[in-house]
Amino acid sequence: MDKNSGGGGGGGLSLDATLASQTHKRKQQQQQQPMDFGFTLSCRGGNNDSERVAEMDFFSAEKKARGAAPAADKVQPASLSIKKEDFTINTGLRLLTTNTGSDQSTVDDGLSRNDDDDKENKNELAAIQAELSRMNEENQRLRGTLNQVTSNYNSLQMHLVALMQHPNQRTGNEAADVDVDDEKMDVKQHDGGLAIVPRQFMGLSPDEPSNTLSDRSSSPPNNVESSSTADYRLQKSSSNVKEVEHRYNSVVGGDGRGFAREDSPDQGSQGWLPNKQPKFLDSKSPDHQQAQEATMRKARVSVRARSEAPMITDGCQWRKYGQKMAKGNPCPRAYYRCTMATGCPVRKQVQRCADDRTILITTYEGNHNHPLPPAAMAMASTTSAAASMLLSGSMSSTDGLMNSNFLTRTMLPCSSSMATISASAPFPTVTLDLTHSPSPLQFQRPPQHTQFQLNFPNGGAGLGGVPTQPSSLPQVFGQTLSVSQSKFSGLHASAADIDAAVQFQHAKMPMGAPSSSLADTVSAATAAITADPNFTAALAAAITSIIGSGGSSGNQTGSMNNNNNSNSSNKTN
DNA sequence: CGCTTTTGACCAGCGC
DNA sequence: GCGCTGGTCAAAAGCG
Repeated sequence: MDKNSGGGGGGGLSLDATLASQTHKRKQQQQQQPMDFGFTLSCRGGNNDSERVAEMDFFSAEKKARGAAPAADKVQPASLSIKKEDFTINTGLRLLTTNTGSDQSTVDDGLSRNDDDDKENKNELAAIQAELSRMNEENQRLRGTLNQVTSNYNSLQMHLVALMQHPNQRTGNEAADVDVDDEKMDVKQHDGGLAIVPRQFMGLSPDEPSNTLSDRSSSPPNNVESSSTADYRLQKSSSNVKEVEHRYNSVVGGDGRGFAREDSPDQGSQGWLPNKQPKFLDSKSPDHQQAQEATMRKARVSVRARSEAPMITDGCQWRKYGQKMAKGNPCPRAYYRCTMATGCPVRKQVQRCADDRTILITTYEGNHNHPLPPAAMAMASTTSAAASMLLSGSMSSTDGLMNSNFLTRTMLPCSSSMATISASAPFPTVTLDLTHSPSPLQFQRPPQHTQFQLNFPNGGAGLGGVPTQPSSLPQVFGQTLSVSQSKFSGLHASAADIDAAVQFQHAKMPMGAPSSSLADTVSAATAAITADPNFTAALAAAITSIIGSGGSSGNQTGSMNNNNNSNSSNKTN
C-alpha cells in the first residue's frame, strides 16, 4: 500500500535526516520529529475512519504488549478516535522530545559551562545515538504495526463485501465486529436499505470499472446498447447502492478497485473481453495498476461437481452463445452469457471433465449488473466472494502457497489441506471442487426440494422451485478449494495477511464453534449438494453464509483489497 | 414472431 | 511470420 508505506517511510526518513547532523539533531528532535510523525501518522490514517480506528487498535495493542513508553500506556484506555490516536503518537514523541530536551539542556549547560568536558559530550552523544537507535526501532515497530493494520484492514474489507452481498443474512456475529468501527456500521445501515441490490455490483476483478471496448464491440449499435445498459443500471441501482459503492471505495482506499462498476455510459459497450487488457478505474499507483493489469486479467470461479444435468442451475438465465472443442477434452465447451439483464457481463463456461465425464465444470466470470433473485444471488455471491478472496492477497506478496493456505484457512477452514495451486490456469481461478463428497448418501434431497431454484430455461430441474433464504442452508465446506494463479505474480498473501486473517477469525469467532456438529453439518450439506443438481446454489449459500456472517464455523477472513471483476458489458443478442 | 441454439467464421493472444 | 488455441460473433435454423 503506497499510502501506508509512504507514511512509515516518512517517519524513517525523518529520523535518518536527523542523524545527518549531530549539531541540529536535538533541535530537530524537539521540533521536527514530532511534527513528522504527526504528519505521517495522520496521512497514514487515511481518509476513512475504519482505517484509523484499526490503526488505533493496533497501536494500542502493540504498545500495551511490549510495555512501551509510558505515554503510550496513557493512551491505552483511550477510546477509538482519531484525535486520541494522534495524541498517542504525539505523546510518545513528546516523550522523546522531553528526553532529548533534557539532554539538550545538559548539553547547553555543558556548552555554556565548559569546552573542556568532552567526556560529557561524548556520553551525551552516545545517549543521543542510543535514543536515535530506539527511535529507529520504534519506527520499525510502527512499520510492522502498519503492515498488520493493513492486513486487518483488508480483512475488514472482505467482511464488508460479504456484508453487502448478503445484508439480510448477517446474524448475531455482528457483535464480534466491534472493531469494524463506524465506517462499517454505516455500511451496515446502508445494507439495511439495500435489500436486494448490493452485491451484484461487486466485481470479480478490479478491472470491472472501465473495461476497454473491444474493437469488435465498439460498433455504433453496441454503443447505443451501452447507453441503454447504463440507463438500465441507473434505474436498477438506487442511490443507496451508489452511496454504498462510494463508501466501499472509500474503505477500499479509493483505489477504485472496489465497486468497479462504471456508471457512465461513455464506457461504451462492456464486452466480456478475455483477451483485452482491462483498465482499472483509478488506481493511485501506476506501477501497481500495471501490475494488476498484467496479472489480473480475469478472476474466475470454477465449480466442479458431479452432475448429470447439462448445466448446473444457479438461478440465473443464461443464453448459449458459442461452443468450442477445447484442446485435450473430447467434450465441447459451451459458452453462456447471462440474459437476465441487458448487457450483463457475466459469462460462464460449461464443460465436462475429460477424465470423468460425470464431473461438470462450470466457470463463472464477471459480475451481474442487475438485481438477482435469491437463488442467483447466492451463486453470484459465491463467485464474487471467492474471486475476491482469490485476489485479496495481491497487494502483499510472498508466494502462491501462502496464498493457497490463506484461502484455505479463511474460506475452507474445515477442509483439511485440500487446497492446491495450479500454475496452468491462464487466469487467476478459484476452484470449488465438490466432487469429493464424503458421503453423498448421507443427505440426499430430491431435486424438487432443492432451494434456490428459479426460472432457468436451460435446465428443467431449475424450474418450479421456491427460492428460500440462502442462509437457511447449512454451511457447506469440506470440499476442495484450489487456486490457480499462473501469470499472477502479484497475487499472494503475506504472512502478515494470514496472521491478520487468523486474528480476525479469532476475533470473529464468538464462542468456539462446535466442531463436531459443524463437521456433521458439512458432511450432510456437502452430500446434499453433491447429490443435488442444483448444488451450486446451495454451495453459494453456504459460502455466503460463512463469509457474510463468519458464522458458527467462525471463519471469515481474508484480506480483500479489491474486487475483481471484469465487468464489461457486451451486447446481448 | 420472438427467442434460443447451432455452427462456421473471425479475431487476438501466445508459442515456436 | 505462422500456426494453434481460446473466445466471440452472427447468420441460419429450430422451437414454442
